Amino acid sequence: MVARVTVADVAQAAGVSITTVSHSLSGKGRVDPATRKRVREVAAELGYVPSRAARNLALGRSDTIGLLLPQLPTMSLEDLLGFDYYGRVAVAASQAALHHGRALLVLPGVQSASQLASFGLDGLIVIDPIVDDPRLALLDGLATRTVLMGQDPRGAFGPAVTIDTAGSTRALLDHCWERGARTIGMINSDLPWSATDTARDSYTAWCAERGVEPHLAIAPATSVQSRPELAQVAKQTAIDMLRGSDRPDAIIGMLEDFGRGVVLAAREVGIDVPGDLLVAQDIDDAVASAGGITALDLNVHTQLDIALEMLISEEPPPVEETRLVSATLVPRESTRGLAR
Amino acid sequence: MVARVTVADVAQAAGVSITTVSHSLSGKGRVDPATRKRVREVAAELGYVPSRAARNLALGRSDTIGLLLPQLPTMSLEDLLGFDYYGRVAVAASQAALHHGRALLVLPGVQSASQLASFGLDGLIVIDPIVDDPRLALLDGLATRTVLMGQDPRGAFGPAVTIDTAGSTRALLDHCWERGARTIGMINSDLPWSATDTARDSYTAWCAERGVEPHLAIAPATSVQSRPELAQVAKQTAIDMLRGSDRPDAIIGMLEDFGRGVVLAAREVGIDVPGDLLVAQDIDDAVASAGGITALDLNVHTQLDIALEMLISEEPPPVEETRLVSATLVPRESTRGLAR
DNA sequence: CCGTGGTGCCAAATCGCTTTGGCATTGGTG
DNA sequence: CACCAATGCCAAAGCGATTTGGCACCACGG
Repeated sequence: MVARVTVADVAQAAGVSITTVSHSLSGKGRVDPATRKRVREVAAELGYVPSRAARNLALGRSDTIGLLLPQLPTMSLEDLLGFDYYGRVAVAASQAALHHGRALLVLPGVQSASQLASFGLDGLIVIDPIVDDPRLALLDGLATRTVLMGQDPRGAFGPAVTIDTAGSTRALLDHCWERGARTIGMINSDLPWSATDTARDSYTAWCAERGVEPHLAIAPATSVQSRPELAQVAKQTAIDMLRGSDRPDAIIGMLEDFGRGVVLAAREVGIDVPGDLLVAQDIDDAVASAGGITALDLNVHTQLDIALEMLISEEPPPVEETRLVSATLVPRESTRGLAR
Repeated sequence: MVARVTVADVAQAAGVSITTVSHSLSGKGRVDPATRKRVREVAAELGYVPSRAARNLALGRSDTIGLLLPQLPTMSLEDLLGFDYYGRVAVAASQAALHHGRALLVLPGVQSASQLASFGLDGLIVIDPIVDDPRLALLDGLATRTVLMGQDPRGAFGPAVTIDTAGSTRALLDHCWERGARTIGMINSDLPWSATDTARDSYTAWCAERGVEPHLAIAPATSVQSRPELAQVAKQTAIDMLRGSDRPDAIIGMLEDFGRGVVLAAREVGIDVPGDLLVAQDIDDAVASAGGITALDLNVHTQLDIALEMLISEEPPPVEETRLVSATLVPRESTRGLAR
């Protein structure tokens, strides 16, 4: 085992005090440039690297960003990470943090503000608050700078970065419309995001504007424990919709794998995609891509880059600052066009 | 901001010394059970949560597990995380760590052993060492307990958990054989894992046993910067193989998305899968799943569960302990069977 | 020649926790 | 009754950094 090299070691080797070492390395105090140079050389030679723990304790910082994933009542954190979207969020957050020289800490379930404070985080990213999210209450007294990623059910509570859900939903609907669909159904989830409601509202508003009848169905995603089941619940819901009278000529799925579920449903019912039915999905991922399903790329990386910038910038972002990121529509086979 | 509650606060409130508070909470020293109970109550009431930084400094532990991703010469860490497999590894590592009450730190590029030591990690998971991996040298003097995940090019260097590559490869080959293939090609990568070589060797050995001619091609994955290109390079390589004389009636791809690349190649060349050609892939993921491609589930979660157990167990695992995890074959449409 | 201001350096306090070693007090034993 | 061991508690010394406040020393101007 390599004995840890401390400031004291460097100080002794360089023949100066601990203070001077610290000042030399940080560039802070008054130190003769020559001394400074020498101390730095000695430190480098000894392979000195400051201890994180000590530094954290002294400074109250940690060069670490925390990621607080949603805590759904119906699903464990571990299960949640099994979802493609959250997995990608975690990865993108790591990348963004690394990019800024910070490490990323995927936080375990958090109970109290003080527990959260105990990590000594530089910044905190809170993902997708749900309605009445207990996590939001924790943040109130927290000194840690925080950015919300996702739509805040309470309105503009604090700095946030989020997808323009209303706009994105419309983009999806417009796309189907352009490809010839006139009766567009929506399969929404029952997850308690406020974005769920926003999507629903934009949908009904859009339908009203176009003067078409909305076909809204809710797939019970809260009953789902793991990802593979998502497509199944969507499929069931879609089958009902497709077998109903006045079946839509396009369906958009508002959750991961819902598009695939619709495609499976169509196959079962004997409806051709995209000949008889256009299918699109709210969240793009590898499955949608491989399945040729049109979807929205939520630009997770962009969102997290912005989040990190807000966390790290000198000036704390104003409380009411919400940065909107627009989703990118990725057209694929599933909305190529109706047969007639 | 909530003022931090410290041991001193609890001590004062409970009318005891700091030592007694610490002992009461940790259950370590000699403390009257009644006192212990009272201190605990007071602590709970005050919402006391020990400071991580202070605790880390005093104990030299951090309740944090580090994840050291491979550092390929041709690709940045961030790009690497864009690969489905490594993304899943990162997520599974988080989950496993959370499961044991630890946090997971995705480490930035690491230069020196002392830098690595500075994190004060409880344990370190080193992923997929490459041949002549500079990271391995760093580990030699490191006090942090380490587990390797992936095949060690140097042999049994230290505790490791890895997929039984030789066995898995054979399982894949046997599966195609059972489904009627007699000339099975392999598209391997040129990534400098030693598992790459192991796969190749098992392949040629298997072919020799069966008395069939090997068809081995190398797709230049080192030239790839990001995931979408993987399928492309595999496709090119597969096209050459399919257009060659004596074309194989099955092809197994030994890297993420290689199976999909082969399917695309077959489509381009006008060969039906699985009627004229069976396709299987070494690593299962959502794309393979959605594309109906038979693949090996590498049981990433199992691997990381084992890795964490090795890191956390009382007894440090013996240096030469290598835990083999076998991959699970997931048969899908792409190997249903040849037409004749 | 003395006061003034700037410069280079350092001793010691601090962050919040763990842990060692020792000091009373108690109860049991010879 | 004196002695010993066990018990309950605490003061203080760490962990390894940062930072405050102050001490010499020097040069300069009055």
